[in-house]
Amino acid sequence: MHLLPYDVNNKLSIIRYAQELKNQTLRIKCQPSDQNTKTNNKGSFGQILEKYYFLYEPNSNSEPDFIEVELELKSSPLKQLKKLNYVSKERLVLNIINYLTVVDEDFVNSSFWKKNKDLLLIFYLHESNKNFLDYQIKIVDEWIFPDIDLEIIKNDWVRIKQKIQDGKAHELSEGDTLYLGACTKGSKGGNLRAQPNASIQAKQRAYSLKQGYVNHIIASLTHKHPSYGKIISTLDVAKSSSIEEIVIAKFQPYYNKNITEILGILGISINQKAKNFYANLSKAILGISLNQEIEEFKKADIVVKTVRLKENFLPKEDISFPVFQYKDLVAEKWEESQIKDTLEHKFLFIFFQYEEQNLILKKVTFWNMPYQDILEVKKVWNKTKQVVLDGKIVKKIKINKDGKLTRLTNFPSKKYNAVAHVRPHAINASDTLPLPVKDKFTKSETYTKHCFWLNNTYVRDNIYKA
DNA sequence: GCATGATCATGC
DNA sequence: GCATGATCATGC
Repeated sequence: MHLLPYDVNNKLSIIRYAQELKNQTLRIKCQPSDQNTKTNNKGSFGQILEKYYFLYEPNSNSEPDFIEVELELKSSPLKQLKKLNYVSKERLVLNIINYLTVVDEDFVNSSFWKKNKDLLLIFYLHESNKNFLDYQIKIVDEWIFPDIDLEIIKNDWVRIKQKIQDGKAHELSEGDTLYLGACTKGSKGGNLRAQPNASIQAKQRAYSLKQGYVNHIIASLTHKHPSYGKIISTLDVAKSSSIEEIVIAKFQPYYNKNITEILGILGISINQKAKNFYANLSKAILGISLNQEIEEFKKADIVVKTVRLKENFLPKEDISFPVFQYKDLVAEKWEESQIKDTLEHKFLFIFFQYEEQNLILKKVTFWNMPYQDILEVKKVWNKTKQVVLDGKIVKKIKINKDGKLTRLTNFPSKKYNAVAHVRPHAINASDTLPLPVKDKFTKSETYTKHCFWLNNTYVRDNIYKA
């Protein structure tokens, strides 16, 4: 046993030693002489950090890395937005969930809590053109969960455990929970594990902190907090009810009232033409100032969607998602795909309905996509990928009466799948992105921007009606 | 009346 | 200039 440059029995000495890494790189601060420094694997940074800076062998123990002081070391990548403004590049992945044993745990003696109640976080700036040894280390600090966050995290942990207890480990989704998620872990998400109350094997998953929550940690540690407004302001409230219950209770008094009436009751006037009108209306109802972000929504990566229903309850429009890059789409695996990631978020739907000329608030509902439906979207994603790879986007071109051209495509339509479809989402037909394979019909190397859409019938039957 | 392709508008 | 929410147009 060689002498360590820090005292394993003294947490402060470990943190101080860690903080010497600030504004340095692994190449400068340690002398790795290992063949795995050549590979730029996801885990490489953490392994070299442990082995050549903290001088212990990387392990997968269920105990925290610095067991004497119960401190767990985690390193994680940042990306830079504007000057000096860092956000997390991804979720922070913690320990793997053992489906067989978690069902016998309580939160306080859970593997999650034992390992992660006190974190030593090392954030480095990820730059794709660099070797990981040359990443700049930007933030080194201890993180202990604030009590008010911890109530939500406990709640999340209980939800994850409950789903496993119900024999639904294979149906877990990050969208099930708010701050603490169950994210897939393992090569291509393909690793399978046994679960206690069902014979079907489940994908291996780990506890993880949502990207939005990690952004909150980063902002806290760097004192660069955006202006936040809280929905849950005291620990008492956090203990007695969930965020979802509180939000719904705040909206309920306005059900079946039209927008003018709601604004009247709130005693505010906001520009109804503004693009952020619905976001502002929601903030006003939740009691948050317009210039503030909703803290809990940001931390939980909640996606808010406003839907206007026609009088027959069918949403007037389908729901769009971000445009995809054709080249990225064909290169990605389903498990790491952009659309799966988006659909594993938690959503807040705000439903209005047209009555005469007025829009009436009908209801709000938190929702995340059930596992079976995510598998349906996988079919749509697969088909889309195949069409692009085959260079068979355009099926035929029609000439309209006015001489304009309409291109019929092979992309999966509403008829192809009951959950989602693929449609243009562009300024016009000449607003395009490069194709990985030239389209056989048009001979073009680009095509109009497209994205995935949720079918309005799906929204009506599975989100509004449900 | 709806599905599909196409386009508009606004805020950052 | 782009991302995103919103809307239009046409033909079946």
